[in-house]
Amino acid sequence: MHSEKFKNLIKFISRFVEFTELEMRTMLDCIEIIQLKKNEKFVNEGEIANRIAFTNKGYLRVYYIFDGEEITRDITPLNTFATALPSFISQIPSYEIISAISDCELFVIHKKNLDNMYLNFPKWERFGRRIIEEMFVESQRRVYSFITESAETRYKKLLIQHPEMIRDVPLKYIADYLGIKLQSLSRLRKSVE
Amino acid sequence: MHSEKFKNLIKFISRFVEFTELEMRTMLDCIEIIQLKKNEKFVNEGEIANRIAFTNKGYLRVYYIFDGEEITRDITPLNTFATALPSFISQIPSYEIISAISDCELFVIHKKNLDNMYLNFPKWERFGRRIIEEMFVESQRRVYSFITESAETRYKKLLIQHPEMIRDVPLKYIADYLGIKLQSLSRLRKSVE
DNA sequence: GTAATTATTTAACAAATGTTAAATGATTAT
DNA sequence: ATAATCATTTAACATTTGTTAAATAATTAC
Repeated sequence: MHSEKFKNLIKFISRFVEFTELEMRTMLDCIEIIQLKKNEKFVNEGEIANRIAFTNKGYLRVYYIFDGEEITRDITPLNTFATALPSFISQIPSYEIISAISDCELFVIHKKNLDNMYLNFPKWERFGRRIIEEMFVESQRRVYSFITESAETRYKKLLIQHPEMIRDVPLKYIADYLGIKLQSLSRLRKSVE
Repeated sequence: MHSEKFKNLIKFISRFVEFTELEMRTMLDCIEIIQLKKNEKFVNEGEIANRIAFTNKGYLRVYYIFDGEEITRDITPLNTFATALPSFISQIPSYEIISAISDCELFVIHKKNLDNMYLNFPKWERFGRRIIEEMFVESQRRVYSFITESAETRYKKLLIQHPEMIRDVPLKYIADYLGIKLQSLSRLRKSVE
């Protein structure tokens, strides 16, 4: 059985909706496992995102090109779903690029399989809704942190909530994520210790 | 028939999923229309949000108390859905407060009716997912604007995208929404003209 | 193992935004 | 109509963050 391999994914899913063995297996059967080397891309600019990934190992980052520069908009923690959502939803070319910060193992589901699951098992549609709800709430939390908190506070909170991220992810990405420049982050780190 | 009254709502919904007359009427039948006077609340602090509102007239704002001060986190444009989502999803007391900036007419759906719709008509579940997806994308756009844009740029873009909002909503709420102080907004407005 | 590349820090100065306080304008209640 | 309240602006100064440039540290490729 593959439940051991997919342990983290199953655990994640079960937090939202309870599935029967059959329902779960239907999903696991259409998963493709891919390994990405550091800096390899999961979604390229201009490409239509037709897959969604669960990060079983490693970190992904979502970035886009702004004024010729890469700006990291998001860093996915372990064991979360990631895709270039605007592209995935509307099937338009993606301006977001997703690439591996470290070597990654991804559990990948193709959009057409997902759409089938949605059609055949309404519970999966519910799961889709619930997971997006959670992503939305998290995104709002971030908006809220930009509105009320200083860069220093945002950094300190990230340090508490995802210490492993700060250990493993280059600071330039962390700085982008926090909405400040690398040098400002460096200054701020000194004052925080 | 009530389709005239609910014209904007129907138009909004039809952008996401196509419903039959019956499916649409099932939903419209459980709508409660409420009028809020300026400053009246739709969700109170500590209350469990069990309703979702479509803003047919007027603006709502979502705010919370931080350090004894009201901080406006969001201003809902006309013809959108609003609720205190973390509370609505998880049925926990809301830290977010929702109140009317101007006199409002809201089309309100109770959570239990919504849950019934989800159960009886899978298409509504799809609608729920699609609308949250859209809200998520919008929320991400905002995160992105905090990361890459100056307050001045954020203001200018708001001016272009929602000129009516800047006309109708007190600037202190706009300032919060943009993540800056009222005085900074004022200064910035002078330099923008 | 050494050179090349990439990551991080440091520092001086510039620009943006916050803070405090007050003045002016607009709206609302009586 | 007038006073009271609320909204917006202004200004001086403080703090935070950005910018440019360089130094140091760590990692990677050969």
